[in-house]
Order: sequence, then C-alpha cells, then structure tokens
Amino acid sequence: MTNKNSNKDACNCNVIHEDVVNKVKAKMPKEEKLYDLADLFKVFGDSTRIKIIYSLFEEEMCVCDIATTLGMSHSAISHQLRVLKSAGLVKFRKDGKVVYYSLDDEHVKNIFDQGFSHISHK
Amino acid sequence: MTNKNSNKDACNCNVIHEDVVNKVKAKMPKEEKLYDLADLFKVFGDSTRIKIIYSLFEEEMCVCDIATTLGMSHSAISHQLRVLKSAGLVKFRKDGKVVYYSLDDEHVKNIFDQGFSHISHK
DNA sequence: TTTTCATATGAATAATTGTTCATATGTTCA
DNA sequence: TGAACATATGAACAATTATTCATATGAAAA
Repeated sequence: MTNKNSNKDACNCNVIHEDVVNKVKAKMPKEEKLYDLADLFKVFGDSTRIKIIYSLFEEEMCVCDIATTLGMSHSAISHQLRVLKSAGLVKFRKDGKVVYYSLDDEHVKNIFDQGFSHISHK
Repeated sequence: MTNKNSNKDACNCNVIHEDVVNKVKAKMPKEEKLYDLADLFKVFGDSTRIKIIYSLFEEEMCVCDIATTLGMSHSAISHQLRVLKSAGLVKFRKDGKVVYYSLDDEHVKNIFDQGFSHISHK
C-alpha cells in the first residue's frame, strides 16, 4: 500500500470492468486533440458567435453590417470576430477601411445542422 | 435626434448594406433556437465531458469505470454526467447499485467527426 | 495634413462555469 | 437491521469567459 501513486483516491470501488476500461483507453484520441476539440466547441458555445456564423452562412459581411444585424456594438462584434478568426473559422478581406468577413470552413454548416437536429427532436 | 431608441449607438457608420442585413435577418433562426444551440455546444466545450462522450462511443460504462479511465474523482464524473444527461446526450440504466451510462444521441458522433476534421487540417 | 470614419485592442469588471469537499441517498449483503 | 459501497448532490471556492469603456490604428477624403 506504499506505491498507489497519482490518482490514488480516484477510484476506490470494486466494480471496475477492466476489459472495458482498457478498450476505451486504447481507443481514446490523444489528450491534445481532445483539448483542441473542446476549444472548438467552446467557440460555438456563445449565442453571439452562433449568430455571427449564421449570418455568414448567407454571405460575407462587414463588421458594421453584423453589428447592425445583431443590434450590438462594433466593439463586441470585433472581439468575437477575433475569437472566430483565431479558431480558423472565418477569414477576411479588406476594401479600403472596410473589412469583410466570411466563413473559412466547410464543416461548420454540417456541425450546426447536426446540432439543430439534436435540439429539435428532443 | 429625439427618437433614436434602443440600440442608438449600436451602429453609427455609413457602410450598411441594407439588402445584406435584411436578407440575413430574414434567414436567421429563432432567437430561442440559437440559444439552445449555443447551450448544446457549451456542453461539448469541456474536455472532461468530451472524454466521457468518447468513452461512451465504445460501450456503456458505470461511473466507476469512467472515473478510473479518466483518472478523476467519482464526484467530478457524476457532476458532468448530470450535465450530459440534462442535455439529452446520455441515458442510464441501473443494475443494483451500479449505474450504467450510454449515449442517447445519433448526432454526436457526426458532430465530433466534423469537429475533428476541422482541428486536424488546420 | 488634418479630419472623419471603420475597425481593433487593452484593461477592468461582471457573469458563467468547473472543481472540490462534505455529506446524502439508496442498494446489497452479512 | 446495519455496515459497506456506488452514486448523487449542495455549497464554497477557483478559474475561465464575456462585456464594456476608453482609446488606438490605419485608410480615405476634404
């Protein structure tokens, strides 16, 4: 009882199905991938960003148009666009002082459609 | 300048593309749906819950097995399972004092696969 | 080159969310 | 029945995330 290191109090029950635990551990993706995945979904976990993405499903928009559409401040939209950009979800092009944002990912529509199915039939 | 109500300072620029704004507004899903969608993704936005879901992709597991697999306390797992349950993502069956959890949604696998594609090719 | 305007950013505050610890519930087996 | 155990839950604290306000940047037009 000397060397029960690390998660010594993580599990003190007897119902461990070792085969199941081993199988699941073997199939589990790399820790890093799991964090990245959680981070991606975190980005989707805010209704302002959801609205921005839905807007961009239609066509590219400038910051001002998005702010007007959502009835929010430029600053707030700009902050959220930065989050979307650093997640690799939107790209932009500049035309003079106006910046046009558009979607930069083919998976998002699909993910949203699936998510929509889930919340709709429950 | 008397009746500029509600979001009076939401947009004071001149680059509003009215047609775009109107089109996007018309296609935007109901506010309530957007919140529900954000709430669903919020659930996916935590790596512990991601790990639990990945575990359950393989087969049903009891709380103890999950805790052992992830090296976490029963309490922590139990709390997260409650979140997953109230989002309609997992179901459970009881066998004596052991509770077995399993996935209760066909969309999750798909959503995760798409998410994985996104993080993988960037 | 100064003013105006679209967008971006930093820092402070507010709000939300996760984790831990202590304790409760409910089932089994002696 | 009561001791042992698997799981659940409430409340306190810690950590993360969003929002706001003030100000900065950088392009265009006067």
